Amino acid sequence: MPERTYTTHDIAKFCDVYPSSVMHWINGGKLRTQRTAGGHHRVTREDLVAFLRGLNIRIPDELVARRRVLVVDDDAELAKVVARAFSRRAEYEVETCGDGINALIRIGQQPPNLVILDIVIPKMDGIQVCRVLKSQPKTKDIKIIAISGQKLPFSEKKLLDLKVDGFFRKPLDLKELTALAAELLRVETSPRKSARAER
Amino acid sequence: MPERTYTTHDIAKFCDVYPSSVMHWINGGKLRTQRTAGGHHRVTREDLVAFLRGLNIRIPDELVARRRVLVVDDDAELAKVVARAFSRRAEYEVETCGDGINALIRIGQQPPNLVILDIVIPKMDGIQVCRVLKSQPKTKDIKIIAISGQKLPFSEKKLLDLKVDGFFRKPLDLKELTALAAELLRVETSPRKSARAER
DNA sequence: ATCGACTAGGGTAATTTGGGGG
DNA sequence: TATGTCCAAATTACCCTAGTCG
Repeated sequence: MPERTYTTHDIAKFCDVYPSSVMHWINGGKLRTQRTAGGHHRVTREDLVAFLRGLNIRIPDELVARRRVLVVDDDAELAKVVARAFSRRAEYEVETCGDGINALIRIGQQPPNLVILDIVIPKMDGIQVCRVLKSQPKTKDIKIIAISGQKLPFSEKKLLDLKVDGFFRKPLDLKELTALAAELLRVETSPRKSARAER
Repeated sequence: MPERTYTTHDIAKFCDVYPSSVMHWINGGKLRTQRTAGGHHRVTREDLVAFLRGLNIRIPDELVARRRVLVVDDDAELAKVVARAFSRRAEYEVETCGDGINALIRIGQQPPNLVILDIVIPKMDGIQVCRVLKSQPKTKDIKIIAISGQKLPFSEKKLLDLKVDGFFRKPLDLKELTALAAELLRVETSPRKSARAER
């Protein structure tokens, strides 16, 4: 699925100038673009973000590179809580899922960047899901954070053998969970937006 | 949605000095700016307000009177059209949102001044959203304009009971919608107008 | 094929920058 | 030290039309 690109008009709005000025920047080589067959300019998200950064312009949420997170847990309430912990930040797109089979189907359609995986889930347990993901080239680089209830039906060593990137027991410490996720995904902590949240 | 920014000339008018003086402030590091690719300065509203406050200059209405509007509709096209009707005017900041849950999250982060609320939306319908907003002290003063398709799955009386500030059926008359919005938001701010300065 | 909205490219007017000297 | 004023070069605003996009 190709990422969306931006037109001169889009960029003009971000910079608060006229599209014709953006044209000058492009023609002057200050902003790299791709061209359509008809000659129109299209700027990739990466190029645009780099450009705006150079101008000291705060990157709009719309342009923040989004990481896809899939939460797999048969406890719908907990899944929702975890999902919310991520989705309140602009840089995450979260989906949830209640069992192992659907998780694999969902991952097959569009691989996420991170899976929060409960070990004890219906149809196919988390260990098996891990094995499948780690055994296939297309999914082996997906980060996996395993979670489980108090008593784990497997040894922790078994989890480490599976090259899981993290492991948490319930009750979950959401702060630690999201902190590890951010580290794994190398998410830059968003500067202003979250700092301003009150409550 | 990027906010509009201000040029040295704009700021000079606010402060009643020459643009060259504003340049000196900028070069002296007293006023933070973004740059255009060509090197011109652009100052965000936030930075400008902070700067003026530091100088003990009265903040011009234009800089404080921005009203935040949240458009909640699962019809993304319609939401965009409504959003544009507002955002073309400088005094509005508009965001859009496709369902009731995300609307509440958004509103929780930073309450808007007005919500344009479609009644039939996914996850949590507009009626429930209304109830939540009106029941909490922090959000009960947010103006709400409800909209719905031709057939409404609730009685209009029910909407009035919820103390909705306005109600429109699709297809929307944007002129009437924005006119009502202007009226609602002006009423809210009329007391402050007495402190207006001339010049 | 039709259609509305947008873009490229140009030309000109208006602002901005940055400097030097009141 | 801070600001007003003049200047040249650069940048941006704004208008236009033919052409492209979706």
